[in-house]
Amino acid sequence: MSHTLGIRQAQKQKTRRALLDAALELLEEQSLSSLGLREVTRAVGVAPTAFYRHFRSTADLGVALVEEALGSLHPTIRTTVSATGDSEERIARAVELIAGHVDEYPAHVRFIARERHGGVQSVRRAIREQLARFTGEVGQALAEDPASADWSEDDRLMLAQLYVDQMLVTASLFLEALEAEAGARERERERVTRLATRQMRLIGLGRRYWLVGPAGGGGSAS
Amino acid sequence: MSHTLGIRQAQKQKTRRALLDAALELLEEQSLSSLGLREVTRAVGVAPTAFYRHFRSTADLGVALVEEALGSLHPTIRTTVSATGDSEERIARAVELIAGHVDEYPAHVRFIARERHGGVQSVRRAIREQLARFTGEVGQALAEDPASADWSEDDRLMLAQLYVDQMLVTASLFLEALEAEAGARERERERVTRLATRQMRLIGLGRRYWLVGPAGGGGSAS
DNA sequence: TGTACATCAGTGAACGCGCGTTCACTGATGTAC
DNA sequence: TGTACATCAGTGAACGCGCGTTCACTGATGTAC
Repeated sequence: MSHTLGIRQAQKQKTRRALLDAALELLEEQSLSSLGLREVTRAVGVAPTAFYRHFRSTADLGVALVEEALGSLHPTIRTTVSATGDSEERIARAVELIAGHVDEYPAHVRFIARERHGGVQSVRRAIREQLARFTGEVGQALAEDPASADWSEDDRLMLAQLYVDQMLVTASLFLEALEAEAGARERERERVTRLATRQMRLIGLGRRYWLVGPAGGGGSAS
Repeated sequence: MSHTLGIRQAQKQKTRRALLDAALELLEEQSLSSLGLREVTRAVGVAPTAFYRHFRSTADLGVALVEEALGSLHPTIRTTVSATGDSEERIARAVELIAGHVDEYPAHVRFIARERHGGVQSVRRAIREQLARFTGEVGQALAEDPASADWSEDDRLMLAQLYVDQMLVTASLFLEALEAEAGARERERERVTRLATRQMRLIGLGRRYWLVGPAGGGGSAS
């Protein structure tokens, strides 16, 4: 079924993979703008010049890493935000999804957090574009959810952006938890789970009362 | 009144200032982990070795920049979050404060956004510590605000962290607006102001109903 | 199936360059008397 | 106020090193007949 590559193409893909993997590992302890082409090829075990058969520059490699790190996440985002279960269940599911993703792909998460505001413009742009897609997709999911179906498109995107940013903040907290020494790691993870859950819950409350306005509840006037 | 430095000390401070300023400018287009000591001294017009009279390394200089960028912000944070005016006024004040700060110190803001998750550990830690102080201070302000005085300390810090992260997200959006071409800049700035204001408003609604819970409003049960 | 030629991923030598760090120094500023 | 000595911010030469990029190359793989 799958298209079989020739031997030459297959070998080329293998080297490309190795370059991407080596770069991602090196990027755990530095940022892209200081990553050297020779460093990467040395880690892989090929000649420095081989790099040019795959990428124009380390910035170019960085853009490819953005696709890898975020491109495959769209379906996941979709199903996570979609409206099944009550709001408490959905929050728990979303927080667990983020925690699980950080556990499985810590280097990808660190790379995105680091380079989102990093020193390489093309990579910043690639990340911004992927995140804008996420925002659009979350906004779409909100349109299909009765709780926000009658909101203006503008309001839905406002909330979607809040969710996407909150997702990144949370992922980055889980990453820090992962960096704690083994003894404190699980406790840190719990703490972040609890914090993120309550923040999502508070945002969820804001969402519920968005169209009702500040005087809608049982509280006193401000 | 002010302590007068000797000529030698005064000159040393002047060189130090020049190094910090030059570094900050160079950091607009790269990250700290790729900033070279020789780059900085060249920009200032002193010998490379002069650098060592002031800093052990560029990482050390980075930590000094963190102090400069965030250290002076504590009183401002304090007065902004403190409870004067109704909630809509306070939101407008906070958003304008952020916009103004980004206008006045764009390079500092970019530096913090970039290095918060950047490749230099000591700088990341310095930023984390300053932001934790902010969170504590906002938490303190929330304790003094009738709207959250009867919350648990834990809940107040949860909200404080949400506010601090939201502040950084907003600052970084204003920074992007500043980078737009002159024709679109004001429009972008307006857009970000509107977005951030509504996000703060939604969080504020969540805050208002936090202790009331999801069944408090006039809506149907979920 | 076999042959002759084309393609192209990876090689290895070479280049000029800027890096961080060392060291002994200079000469203006500071201090003790 | 003047003198003799100490301090120390900034200098400039020198070092060894790794960098990105170029170039002509090799030899396995692919293709046309």
